[in-house]
Amino acid sequence: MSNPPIRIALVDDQKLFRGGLKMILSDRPDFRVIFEADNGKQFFERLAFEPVDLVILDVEMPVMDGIETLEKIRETHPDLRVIMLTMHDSDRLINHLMQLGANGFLLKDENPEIVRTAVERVGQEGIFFRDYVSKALLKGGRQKPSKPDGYFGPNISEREMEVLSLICQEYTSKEIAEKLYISARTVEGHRRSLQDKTGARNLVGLVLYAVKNGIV
Amino acid sequence: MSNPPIRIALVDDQKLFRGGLKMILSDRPDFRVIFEADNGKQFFERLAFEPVDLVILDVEMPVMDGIETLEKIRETHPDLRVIMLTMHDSDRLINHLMQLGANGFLLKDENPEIVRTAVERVGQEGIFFRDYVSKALLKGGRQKPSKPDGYFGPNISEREMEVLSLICQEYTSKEIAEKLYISARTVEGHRRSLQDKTGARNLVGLVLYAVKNGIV
DNA sequence: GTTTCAATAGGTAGAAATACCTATTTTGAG
DNA sequence: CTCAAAATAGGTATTTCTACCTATTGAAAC
Repeated sequence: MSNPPIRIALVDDQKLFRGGLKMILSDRPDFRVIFEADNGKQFFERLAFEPVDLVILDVEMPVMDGIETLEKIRETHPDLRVIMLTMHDSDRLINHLMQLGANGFLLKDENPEIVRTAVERVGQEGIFFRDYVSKALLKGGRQKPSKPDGYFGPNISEREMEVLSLICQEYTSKEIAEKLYISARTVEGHRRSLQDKTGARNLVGLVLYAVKNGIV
Repeated sequence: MSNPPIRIALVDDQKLFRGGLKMILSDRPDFRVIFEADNGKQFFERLAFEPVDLVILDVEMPVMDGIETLEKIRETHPDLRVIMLTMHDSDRLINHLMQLGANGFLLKDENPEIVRTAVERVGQEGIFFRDYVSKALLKGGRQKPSKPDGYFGPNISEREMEVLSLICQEYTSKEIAEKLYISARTVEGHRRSLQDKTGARNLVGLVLYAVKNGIV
């Protein structure tokens, strides 16, 4: 099969790692790395003149991170295939990326052969999953905290339970927002309604409520 | 016994109540109300020209409250007798006032006869106690929260326990400071050392620690 | 189909908490 | 007496939380 090679862009701020990736992919005649970029912003600048079929996108980047870039790609280039790369194996992150329309997900410590397979599959079939990805998707991306049995307090929504649970893990609103991929303002909104519902004066009251009702 | 009458000053911002007090005391020929004042500031202005033997001082006042006034009296007029008046029967408050050198303590809903007795006793013996005062002093002014049995965590001082306990009652640092009659900065200091000792990131962690260790 | 609610998120302000300092006084142990 | 710890409290700066708003979207209920 002498299909045209898959045109690839590599986006990662770690130049050494990017170099390694390029080496791995250059082995294959059916892959062609068209360009590299340090971040999402640079990527879009080059994409305008050098079209690619697939982009390998690092999640953690300064300036314009992988998530932001993925969102923008899905708005402007719905057919572009995207494989997300990250150091951290988080169910929540995997779920979020897939929801945003990623075509594949890889950990940075994966071995080279898997990377090649991923590119090949995403190029051909449009999707590539490792076992941990399907597990993450099965779990719905997270172990959602739920109301304990015999709970008779005010009606607390699932999302609020999730926020409450994270509050009790000593996270600030900003940190919770990052974990749930929502705005800190939204977290504050959930907190506000939790305080209203439970009658707590402040965070302390909320934590005590959670403890009393077996939520933590 | 034809001793000279006890010269009295009344300091209370509630003019009606002050009037009532004056009526009660005017019954007795051995009492003489020299002047009245709305607050501690006014009191000191008049005291300079009209010396008195005893002052009945309301705790709750704007401008310069009873506590502040009592402190200043003890600095500048050590022999002046002071009877403190308040609406609230708080062991903590009673203890604090006595520690600051009050000669007597009365609740505002006390009956007139008790007020007269109090003035007489303080005038003659320099002190007047009701039963609730001695009870408050016996209890050390408060029910100090203490470390529960079988506690093996880091060494938390009594004062810190007290602060921790109040934190878990949803009080802010400022409110705790008011309750304990110390500066909010001091409360913050205690909180800081509590967080250091327990490894808590924030208030939430501190509350969880308290819960885990049976302190609340 | 409209209404209601949950989730989302932004603006503005002010209060509270946190992170660094320093410093004095008191108290108990050695 | 001396030393260490605890309690006290102030300064300054930054972050977080809280309290008010408004507004849009999607899903469920009626």
